[in-house]
Amino acid sequence: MTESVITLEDVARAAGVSPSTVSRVLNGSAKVAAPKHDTVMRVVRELGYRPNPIAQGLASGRSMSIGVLTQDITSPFYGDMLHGIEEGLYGSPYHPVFASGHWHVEDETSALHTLLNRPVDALIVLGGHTPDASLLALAGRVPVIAVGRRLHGHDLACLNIDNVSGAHQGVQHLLDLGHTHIAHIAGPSAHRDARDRLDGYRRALQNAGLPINDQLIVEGDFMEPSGLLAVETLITRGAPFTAIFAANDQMAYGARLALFRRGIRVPEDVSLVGFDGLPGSAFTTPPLTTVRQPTFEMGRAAAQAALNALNGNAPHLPRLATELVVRESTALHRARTARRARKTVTVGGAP
Amino acid sequence: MTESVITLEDVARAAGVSPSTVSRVLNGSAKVAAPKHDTVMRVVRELGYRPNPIAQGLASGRSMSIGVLTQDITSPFYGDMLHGIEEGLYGSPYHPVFASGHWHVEDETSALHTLLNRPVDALIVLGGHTPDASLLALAGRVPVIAVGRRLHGHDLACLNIDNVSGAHQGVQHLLDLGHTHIAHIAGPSAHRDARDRLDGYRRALQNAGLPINDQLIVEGDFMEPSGLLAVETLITRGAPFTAIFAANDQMAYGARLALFRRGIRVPEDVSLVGFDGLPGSAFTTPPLTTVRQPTFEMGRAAAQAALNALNGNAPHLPRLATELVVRESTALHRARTARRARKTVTVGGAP
DNA sequence: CTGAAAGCGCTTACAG
DNA sequence: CTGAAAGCGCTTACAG
Repeated sequence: MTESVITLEDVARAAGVSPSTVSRVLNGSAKVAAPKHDTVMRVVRELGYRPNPIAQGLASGRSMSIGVLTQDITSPFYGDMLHGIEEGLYGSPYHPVFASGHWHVEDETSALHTLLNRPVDALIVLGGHTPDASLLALAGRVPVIAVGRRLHGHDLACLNIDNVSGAHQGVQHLLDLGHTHIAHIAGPSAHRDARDRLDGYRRALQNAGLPINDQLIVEGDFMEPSGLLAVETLITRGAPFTAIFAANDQMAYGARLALFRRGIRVPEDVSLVGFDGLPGSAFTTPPLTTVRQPTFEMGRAAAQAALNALNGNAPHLPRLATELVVRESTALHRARTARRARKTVTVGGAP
Repeated sequence: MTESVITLEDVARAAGVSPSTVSRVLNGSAKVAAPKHDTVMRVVRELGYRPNPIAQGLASGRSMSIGVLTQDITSPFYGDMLHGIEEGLYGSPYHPVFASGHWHVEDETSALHTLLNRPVDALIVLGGHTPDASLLALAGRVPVIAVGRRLHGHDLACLNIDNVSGAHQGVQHLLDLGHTHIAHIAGPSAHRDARDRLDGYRRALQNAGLPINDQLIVEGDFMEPSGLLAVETLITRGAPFTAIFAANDQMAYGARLALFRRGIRVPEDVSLVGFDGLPGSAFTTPPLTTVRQPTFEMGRAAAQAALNALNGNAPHLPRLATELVVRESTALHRARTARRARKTVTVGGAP
């Protein structure tokens, strides 16, 4: 580890060329004679030279960093996306810089300013509530990629999963198991995603020719405690249900706990389906059936789109699909279980 | 939102002073006559001027960013610390820049280089396996704060909780409940924290005059699946136990699932204690009794120590303590439960 | 193909 | 107290 800082000039001197030439071979920004090219590379290696990104940034007007506006680095949901972004940027000269809005519009605005002010060369926005207009204005200055939120008039650079069909998938699974009284723990109605999932729930029921009972729909806030409260509300209301579709896994965890405290078994008494596919959902008791969002892939795709945009190409965001992950929190509706059990016995003969 | 970029010079021109003066009032680096000071401030406000950190960095030799070397931004454990770091830096002119080692020494080295290369003005290292020597060498160049790892000869800037006594706390809770056959799912022995917790487990048993049965100790890797496997191993070995102390919550989740699959009830048949106090542990079924680490506070303290060091003061890291959080995964050992139940009946009279 | 020069937007001795 | 000037370490037209 050489501790003294080596500059472009040191390299130039040692290689017997001008700083301009060194810069050119390093950036490949112009043809350099092969022999010179080689000595420069050799000297760079010998001296262990690493360009100073700050100086590069100032001179070139680029900071080599990509801002990521997230809500919460602690969240398992966003965390996975951040991981995907890191992965997507790996090997590129760009480095992600994160700033969190903590679900508060003011924090989000301040985080956005911090990022722009660094400055960043591109911006990846994960959800949040910054007004479309602000983001669109930014998009004129710097490439903006939006994930999990819509940006009217900027469709090319938005990555969204289909929440309606994702929710439909989850509810359909319950319908296929014979459930007809399916409750829904919705996300906050201010959330587009939450509204879409509620919509998917409704459509699945309608397609199955089932009525929609508003008594079976409770709004939560995407956090665990609200899932717990939702189940309490449901039970208080008294409308019978044999299955719950929660708009995200965290609320499903809360619901699971409420059921547990009441001695209501999952899935024997009530089937439970979540949404998101958090890593932890594979280790709840029982492991949670959920509609997985490809969060890691979403992050990676966003990073690649940002890189594309930075290279002057179209961002190109893929269409990513949700996936139903069937685990152990869902089971056949009892009536059908009974029927099947009887049938099995009949077929199998004895006891 | 003014879109054109405003520079120091623009402000100077509009205020009728030199750029030097503007810089001085902004940084408070020298006395400036009150009237000039005021006009400058007014112009800054009117124009919405924000200094370019890149240029500041190049000129001052500081980048105004603090590098945070973490293992995994996805991890609930580290995530909380990162959140604390964000909080601790909030309001200061410094911004955190994260880089992840993903538990691989090579990734960690590369992440470290990326950070130093930006460069960063200070470094916060969360755990990891970068050799002491490398970190110590760095500490000569830039303030280094280490959290969750030791750095010989750099004690002032290391923040560690007492893992031995934390583990002791957890096991003591089980002992207090009357358990005498307590299994331990240890972390990887290459981990100092894991060894310390194992040590705390042993001491608690010894202090209670209980033998240490190696058959009751299984090594995991701090991830959920290893907790599951550990329980299987324990059951296969056949040594009876009525309680488990897991070296972290994630392994406790895995253990819980293994128990669940076997139809072994928690806490009726087996009590379970974790370590870390992850947010999710309040919503497992049953909610997990655990030894909480003050992760958020640790992150915040590290950030403040970095800020202190940057201001030329001693880092000053507080001594943070673990805390036993008793929830519902632990219960009196059955023999005592029975005795107490009898007693209760006796005292209370009728059935 | 390559060097000398200007410039990115600041900070900070250096004079006064 | 304050301005003119140099300089941070690069990049990039501009000439040749």
